[in-house]
Amino acid sequence: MTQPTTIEPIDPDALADVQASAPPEEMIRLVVDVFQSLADPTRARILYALGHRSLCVRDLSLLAGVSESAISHQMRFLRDRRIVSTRREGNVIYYALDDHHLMALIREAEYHADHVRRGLPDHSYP
Amino acid sequence: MTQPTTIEPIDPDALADVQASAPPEEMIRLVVDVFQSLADPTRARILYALGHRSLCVRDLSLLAGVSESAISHQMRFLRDRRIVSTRREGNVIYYALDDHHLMALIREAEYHADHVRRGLPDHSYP
DNA sequence: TTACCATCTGCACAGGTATTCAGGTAGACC
DNA sequence: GGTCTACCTGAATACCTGTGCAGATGGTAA
Repeated sequence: MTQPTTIEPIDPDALADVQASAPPEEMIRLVVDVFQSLADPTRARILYALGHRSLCVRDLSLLAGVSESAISHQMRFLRDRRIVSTRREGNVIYYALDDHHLMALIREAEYHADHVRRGLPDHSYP
Repeated sequence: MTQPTTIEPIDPDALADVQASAPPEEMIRLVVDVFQSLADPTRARILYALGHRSLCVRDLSLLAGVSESAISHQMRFLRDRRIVSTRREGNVIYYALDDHHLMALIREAEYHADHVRRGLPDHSYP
């Protein structure tokens, strides 16, 4: 009968090297959370729009092609992460982008996607 | 009985303005896809590691704390998107990061997450 | 060939997530 | 007060996704 053999690394030096320079779990969590905020088509549409000007729930609903309820749920998601801020005007609540650094991230991704689409090698970035 | 009233925008000018400058659906798809690639802890750990040096499936499995099968599934995901490349060495297949621009995106996200964590206002980015 | 090894793949399952529906809340205006 | 309106919330649902298991694949070495 075979022992409960512990799995041995194939390249122990490489593994130790990488483990030593691995980022803390907390940073992984934070980074993944940032990317998850942008990894949904509806949220992407919302953020593109708010990057241009502030809008209310109704108009975001018409723009994104989903129900006002769906927008409201997404806005809570974005509010909780301080990505957007609110301004009340009568009965209407206008949402504004409160984190323009996220737009910079989106621009980077656009840039990246554009190059991948064209099949250019990585080195051709200016 | 009420007509099937079409929903009217609240700020028609704002809506038209944003609609006119909305990105094409194709770009939304591409950008969301890029962010989805990074929106998973296991993939993030893999990419951080490969950003440092190339590794085989076994060692990635030990590093990320998931089965070799799970790593293999993720590597196919990353291969299909040309994010990683492979190099065979005997029976061992080494994966390497084939898209360093993604690491730049991750650095941006780190930077972002770090500032959000500290609660600094958006304008304080250098 | 045979045995062995690292990796891959198809399937099933669990957990997560975006959406809609129905109803609730809060401010504006009569 | 009452009513309207824009927005929010909770529940139910359908979908997606990451994972492990079991077995297949393909290369290596005797």
